[in-house]
Amino acid sequence: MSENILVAIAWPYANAEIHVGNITGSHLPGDIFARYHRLKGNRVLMVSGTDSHGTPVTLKADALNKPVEEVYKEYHNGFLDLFQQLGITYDLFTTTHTANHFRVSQSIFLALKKNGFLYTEIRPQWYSSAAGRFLPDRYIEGTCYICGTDGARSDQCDACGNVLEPEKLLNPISKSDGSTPELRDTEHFYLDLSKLEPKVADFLRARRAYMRDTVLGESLGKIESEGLKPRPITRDLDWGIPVPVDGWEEKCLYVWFEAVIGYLSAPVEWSQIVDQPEAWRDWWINPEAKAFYFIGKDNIFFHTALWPAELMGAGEQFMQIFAEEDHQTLKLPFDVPANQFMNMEAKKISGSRNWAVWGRDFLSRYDPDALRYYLTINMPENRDTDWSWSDFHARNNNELVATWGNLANRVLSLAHKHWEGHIPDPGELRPADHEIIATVEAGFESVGDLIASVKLRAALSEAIRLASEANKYLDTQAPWFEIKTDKAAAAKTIYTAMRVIDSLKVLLAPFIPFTSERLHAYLGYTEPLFGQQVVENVQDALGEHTGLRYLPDKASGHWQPSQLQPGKAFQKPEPLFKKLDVSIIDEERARMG
RNA sequence: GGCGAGGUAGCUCAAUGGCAGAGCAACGGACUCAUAAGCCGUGGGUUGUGGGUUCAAGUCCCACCCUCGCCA
Repeated sequence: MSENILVAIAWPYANAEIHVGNITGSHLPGDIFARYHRLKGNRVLMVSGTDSHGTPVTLKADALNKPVEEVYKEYHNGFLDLFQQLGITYDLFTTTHTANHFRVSQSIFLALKKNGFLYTEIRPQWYSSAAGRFLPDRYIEGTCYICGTDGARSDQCDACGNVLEPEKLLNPISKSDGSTPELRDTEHFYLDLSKLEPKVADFLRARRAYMRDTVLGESLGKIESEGLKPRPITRDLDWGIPVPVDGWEEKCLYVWFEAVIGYLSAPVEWSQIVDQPEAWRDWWINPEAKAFYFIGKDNIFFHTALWPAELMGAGEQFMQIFAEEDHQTLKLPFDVPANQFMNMEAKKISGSRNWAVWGRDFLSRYDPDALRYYLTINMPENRDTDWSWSDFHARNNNELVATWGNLANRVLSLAHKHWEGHIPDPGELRPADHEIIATVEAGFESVGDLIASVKLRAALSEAIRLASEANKYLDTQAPWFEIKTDKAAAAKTIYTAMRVIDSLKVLLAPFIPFTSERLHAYLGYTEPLFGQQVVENVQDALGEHTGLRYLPDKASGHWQPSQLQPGKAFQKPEPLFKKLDVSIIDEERARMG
């Protein structure tokens, strides 16, 4: 039975490039999960986009002396380039700056308002008359009123660790231009999360059995011990989504509130693009659909508490406002398999200090599957992990090249040489042949179950272990010896090995799709395993934006064992992976910092 | 500061309260199809620290230390 699966991935913010920590945190696990489910025959919709609004983007634009729209688009287009190169197969990667997202977000806001979950309040906030705008708390620095240390942010003092009340900060200055801000009263809408707290807690309790402890602790654990407090959802800003209330046109929806709504608006936009305007409902209204959210640990609370609160608070009113339909509610997240963080050579990743490996820079020197392999086998699923260049080098050479790449290469080379480029006819298989075939084919269940439960590093380890089993089988049978003494026996061994490799190719395809695709072609298949990625322009009332799409039309891969046909022609193989020289370790370390 | 998660072999990680394991690195061996890759074998531990519960604790309880995240 085909399932509908929404793969929702964290929206990267438009003021920095994407580094390996971001990739292993959300984009890559989501892509592996999506590719697996597509191979299984499930209906996958994988979405994300650029989080384009908010003060940090406008400040970046000021610093670069460029229009804010141009700045967000530069980062956005860089993201699209990276995802294409790395094979992150978004059905749609869009942006929050679309007319569609504005409409969906405003509908959620209005539904919450109508249901009585919003109220307004006037509070003082730091205003920069030099910049002519209110500034976010973290852009104000001054003297901590608790410990007296200079350089404290207005919302938090790093020196004494206390959370501060921003308006009490002493000697405030603006971090962006050094000017002195003043306090001004301003009115904002608040989401009354305390009213929604029981529903959110129930939502999490219902998922206790399978959500990660790291995720439950950060969400349910904190709600039970600290509760949920109301939170402002509007800002004094001109770059963002206007508050859809008369007299509030000069204010915008707060980024944290509207960016998550992208998980809903992107499917709506995708439906319009593929010309099936109602298709998004198969994931968002259909009670059988499941939604998985791939994010980093810093985002857990937004996705496990605030976003469900928005959805539950909007209730049936959303579909009333958006589509004039009664009694329809939106699907809540099924699971939020958040990852921890990846460090870099034992220190925290820091973009501003260039202590990072940037995705596009890496891909200018190495292949995408080498990155996907290392980031998966070292994925921070349960705790923080560390990227080290020597570990990258070792794992690439010992595991990817030696165990798997060499297995494929040695078998196909031997077969091509002695059977003139045709798959040997094995006749009747021997018990040992059946045994290795059964061992590897069991991987369709074991590896598949691990991916489905989002234990991706264990899933990849299992697939590599099966490749290692195939190496053991080969050494036991020694077909290079059989060829000299009993070519019929050698044909059985080589056929078996090729069939095993054909299956392993599929088991590994969600993780390392580029090399699986190449091996697939070497084995004589003419239709690709996966579909194509394309960048398209989309026009709307706000102008033009680019989107990355996945076209599944020609995909022929299936999550099932090889049915390799004897006698079929296949190609002479080239090595799937590059062995890396030990010198890259020092070269790459020198490049950082 | 409050809350949350983590700390296991040199490295990276596993272990429903039931004999602490795997891969890599190190060391030894036989083989040659393969990118000198693969295969067989060996050594390696005060499970962050100190208490407690239990026939039995990496696992449960208490205190503390360290790392990371959040403070909505």
